[in-house]
Amino acid sequence: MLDIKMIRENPDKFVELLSRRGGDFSYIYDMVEKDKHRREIILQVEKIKAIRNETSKQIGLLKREKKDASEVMKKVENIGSEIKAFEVELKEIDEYIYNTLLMTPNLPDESIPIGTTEEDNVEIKRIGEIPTFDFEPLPHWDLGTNLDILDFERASKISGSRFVVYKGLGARLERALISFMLDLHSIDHNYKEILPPYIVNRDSMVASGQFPKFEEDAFKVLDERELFLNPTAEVPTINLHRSELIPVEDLPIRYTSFTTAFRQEAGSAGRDTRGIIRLHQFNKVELIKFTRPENSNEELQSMLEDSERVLRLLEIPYRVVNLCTGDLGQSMRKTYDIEVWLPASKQYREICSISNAEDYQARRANIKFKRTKDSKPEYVHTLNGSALAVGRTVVAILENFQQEDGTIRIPKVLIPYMKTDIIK
RNA sequence: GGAGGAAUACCCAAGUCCGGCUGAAGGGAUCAGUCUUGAAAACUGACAGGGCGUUUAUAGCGCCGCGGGGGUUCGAAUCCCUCUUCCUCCGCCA
Repeated sequence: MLDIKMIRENPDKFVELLSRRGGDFSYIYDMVEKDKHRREIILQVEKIKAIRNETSKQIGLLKREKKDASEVMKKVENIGSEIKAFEVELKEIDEYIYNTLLMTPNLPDESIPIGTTEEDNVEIKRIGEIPTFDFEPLPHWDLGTNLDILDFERASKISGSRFVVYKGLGARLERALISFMLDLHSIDHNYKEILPPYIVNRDSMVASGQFPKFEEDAFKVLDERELFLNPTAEVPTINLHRSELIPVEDLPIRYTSFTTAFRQEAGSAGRDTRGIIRLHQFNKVELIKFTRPENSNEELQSMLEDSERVLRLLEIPYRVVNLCTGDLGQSMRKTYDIEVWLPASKQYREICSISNAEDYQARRANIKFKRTKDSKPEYVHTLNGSALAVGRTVVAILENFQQEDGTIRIPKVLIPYMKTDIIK
């Protein structure tokens, strides 16, 4: 959420920067007008409340002394309905402003490239050597089906489209990657490991920025409560500290959090229908940080390195891109994507997204810290990144490590987890 | 699923039946001081915060705030409704 106080200082600046994402943000001016009206009402209603409080105190004193208070009471007999009228109007305006702010995305960082689609993202670096094959490399769905480690037909029988069953060494590969990633981040990179609930409430979805804008992409639990399957470990993990004042000596907080993620993929009908690139259910290891504002940028860089390290150790070629304004997620100020090379389709595909939300989520989630005992609370900065999307890592391993006979070599670092060096 | 009980400041806890000097007793912890070579103990003092509005202002002043939301009332920690969470017992269960 953006800060209404800052918006009213300089609405032009906000409209200009938001417009870089694409779309019409002129409603910001209406909101600023409403905000002005809101403060006028507050001024009036609080004046009346002050009178009421003073008068009620007098009545109390008179009654205690067994004196007649009826004359004083007569003065304020209608004050309740007067206040009520203002409060009804105030509530309406408050809701309008709050809902408008909830729908308004974060300001893109001024440093990031301006653009409309992923075509405008700027490549920062390429790492690793793209493998060459003296045969035609197969897509992962063929490799997986041939080896009987991925079963799409039975998954659709059990659940429907966009699900998969991992079998045998395929299942073990998924599990090996989860353990490898969690070990790397928690032991080598000094993140605290978190295993959160997979079902979250509405407040959590709002706080991290998924709701209200992207509600159609969430799986709702049919239940009298409002609960949702978590779409990314970012949601429960950011919400670990919702409405908390974090002791300053605890910052930065670094978490690595594993969950299965569930998404409707509402806007993606027809895209990536084959294979396990885009499923309703997938596993992901996530990195989440809470930092002081002045440190969030360097923490973003180190988070990128931590995610890259997974791919370096797995010996998978990748590139890093700086997302343009049009491709940026709603909560984020700046995002790096890591894309892995997929030889069958001869393209880079997103496997990881590393972002700095700065104070946007912290304001929604009300997460603060105090520099000293006497200083005013400030919002922390929040960062999150995948490290990595496990299913897509399986894709990258299957495709990059395939051999002519259809078997798959296992990257060296995974052999202790896999107890084998080949899937055949 | 059934039957009860509870939620008050950093922690414990009084107040809630019978609404008004309760912007919330008391204790602990913490911080500062006295004493001491230093510390402990004892004693003295401080200790509700956060949000909002006004404002040059982390000054003042006002509004809100006793789990969340709503209601009754001139006035609610206290009465009513509702939700959430926690605890005890019974049942069920991995």
